[in-house]
Amino acid sequence: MTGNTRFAASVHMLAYLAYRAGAAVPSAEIAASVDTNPVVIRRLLSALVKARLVNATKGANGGFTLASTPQNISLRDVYRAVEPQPQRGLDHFAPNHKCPVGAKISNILQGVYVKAQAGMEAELARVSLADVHEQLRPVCTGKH
Amino acid sequence: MTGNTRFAASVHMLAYLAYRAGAAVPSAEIAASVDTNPVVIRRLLSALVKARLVNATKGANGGFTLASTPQNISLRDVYRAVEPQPQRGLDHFAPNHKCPVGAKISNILQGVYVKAQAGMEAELARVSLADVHEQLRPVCTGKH
DNA sequence: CTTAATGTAACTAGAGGTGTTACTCTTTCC
DNA sequence: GGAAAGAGTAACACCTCTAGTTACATTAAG
Repeated sequence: MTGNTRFAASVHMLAYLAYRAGAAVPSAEIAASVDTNPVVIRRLLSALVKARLVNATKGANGGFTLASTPQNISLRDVYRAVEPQPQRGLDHFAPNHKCPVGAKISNILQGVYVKAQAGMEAELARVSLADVHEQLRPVCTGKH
Repeated sequence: MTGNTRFAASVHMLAYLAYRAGAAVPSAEIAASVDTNPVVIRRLLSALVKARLVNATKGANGGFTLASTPQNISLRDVYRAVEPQPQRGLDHFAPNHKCPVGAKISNILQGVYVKAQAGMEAELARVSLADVHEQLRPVCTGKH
C-alpha cells in the first residue's frame, strides 16, 4: 500500500456516511470523526465524487452522501479513486540504459508492478463498504 | 506498491548479480547499471545481506554475490527485505476515537491492509529472480 | 440578505527518501 | 608493511510529496 493516509481516510469517510444512513453530512462533521481539517476532507471527497462513489450537495444544508449502496461500493473502487499514481516508485526509477540489464529491467519491472498491483486490488475488490459497515454494527444503534 | 524506488532498484541489483553469473561485483559497478551513487547501492544491499539474499565480501577484490540460486529468490523475499514499513499509510492514520466510527475503523482497516498486502505479496511470491533473469536472456550472451 | 455549505488556490511545515561527502575498517597484493 | 580496492556507516543537504492551514469565490436554503 502507499505511504499516505488517503485510502484509510477515504474508507473512514465512506464508512461514516454509511453510518449516517443517507443524511447529507457536511465536511466539518466528517472531519471531526477523521480528526483532520475539513479542507483535507473536501479534497478527498472531490476525488470520490469524480469517481461517482459520493454525491455532493452545495449550499446551506448541503453535504455529502453515498452515491450507491454500501454493498455496491468495493474498496478497490475507493483505492482507485484516491490513488492516481500507485506506481510512482517505478516511475522514479531511471536505470542506465547503456547497461544491457538497465536497458530492459524497467519493462520487466513494469510487468511485476502491474501483477502485484492486481493482486492487491483483487483482495480489495472482495471487500465492500457493507463489509466494513457490518464490522461497525455494534456501534450503529440506528439512532444518532 | 510503495512510492520509493527501493524495490525496483533491489530487483535490478539482484538481476545484475544474476547476469554476472556468480562473480563478486563491487558496488560501483552495480551503481553504474542502476545509475545512482554506490553508497545508495551499499545501503540497499546491506538490507539484502541481512535478509540472506546476498553475500558481501569485504576488502580488495571484494563485492557482492547472490546468496542463493535465482530460482530460490522470490520477489516477495526482496520486497520484504527492503520495505520494512509497508503499512506506513495506516500507521499515520489517527482518527478521533471519541467518534464511534473513529473508534473502530483503525482495527477494521488493519485487516483490510493485511489482506491487500497479502494479495500483493502472493503475486510477488510467484515471480522468482530466475523469471526476471529469463526475460533478460536476449542480452545475457554468456560472455561479458 | 444572512447563513451554511462546497470547491479550490496557494502557501507552509514535516516526513521520507535519495544523493553526497567523509571516514573507518577489512582484505588482498606487491 | 604499506598501498590499493573494497564494504559499512554516519551525517548532512536537497528534493518530493502530503497534510494542514488560510483565504476566498460560489452555491443554495431560509
